[in-house]
Amino acid sequence: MEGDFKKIRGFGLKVTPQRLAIFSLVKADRTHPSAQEVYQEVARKHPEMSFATVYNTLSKLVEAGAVQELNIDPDKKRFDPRTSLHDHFYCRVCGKVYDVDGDVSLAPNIKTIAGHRVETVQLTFKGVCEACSRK
Amino acid sequence: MEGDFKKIRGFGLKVTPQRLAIFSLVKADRTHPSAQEVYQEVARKHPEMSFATVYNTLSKLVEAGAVQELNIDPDKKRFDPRTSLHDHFYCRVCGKVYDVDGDVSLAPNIKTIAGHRVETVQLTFKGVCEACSRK
DNA sequence: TTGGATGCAAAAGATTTGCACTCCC
DNA sequence: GGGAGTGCAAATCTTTTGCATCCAA
Repeated sequence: MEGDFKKIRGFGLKVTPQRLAIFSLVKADRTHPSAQEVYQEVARKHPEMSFATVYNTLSKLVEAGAVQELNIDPDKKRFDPRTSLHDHFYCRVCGKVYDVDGDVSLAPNIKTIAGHRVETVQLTFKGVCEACSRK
Repeated sequence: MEGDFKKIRGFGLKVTPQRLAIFSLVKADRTHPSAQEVYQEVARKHPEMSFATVYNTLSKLVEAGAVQELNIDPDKKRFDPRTSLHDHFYCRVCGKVYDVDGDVSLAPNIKTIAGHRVETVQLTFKGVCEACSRK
């Protein structure tokens, strides 16, 4: 997409076919994929893609604020293209991460806490999701 | 300590010298140590201690609710002996985790969200801590 | 006695790094 | 042309696992 081209450049990054592919995929993925999962998906259309490139690009996109890195899965980092205010639920049974719309915390406006400069806030719920509860 | 003996047994676990040492150390450590750090500390007094034992014991203690597992450090799990209500701040520069007393979220009483059964809630702030900001 | 706990070492994953080659600007 | 980006492979780090031995109850 033409828009992606401009956005990537807007982040101060060189535009390459790999970055276009990665950005385009992540942007549309609401499953909160890990880097491995992003790699596997992108590699389907771009078999020559290197894993390191996916890592590098994801980390650049996080730095640029284009996507959010979630530390919610105990085993690995996950990525979320939604930058608007929302929380997350992690199911310890199936491992899925759900978006929780409508923020429940008082925290979003906090710029400083206990003297520390706040850049991001994550409110995380863990437990058993509805689907797993029914089994 | 005699109290630890009873507590560990209360968790439904066999009482071993290793568990006493690990529990006693973690209970007193407010630096939110990783498993590696716990191991290194405990190993100073118990050189024969196995890393696997530390892992197993920590995971039992988490299951029992004796300590809390934090998914706040992007690189590894950390453990917190405080089970009372409080939040955390992670400094992306020095990597330290600070306790934030006085809970800022509206979430603590939530038992269900979007149909999912909630067991734990973590409110995490990230940024640059006061000490690192001054440098 | 006996099932759970431990120690050791190897394995499995996730993430990072070094380096030569490539290509965007 | 030059420096950032890429691909590949090896290295690192965290966490898990298999198994023989040991010990708390």
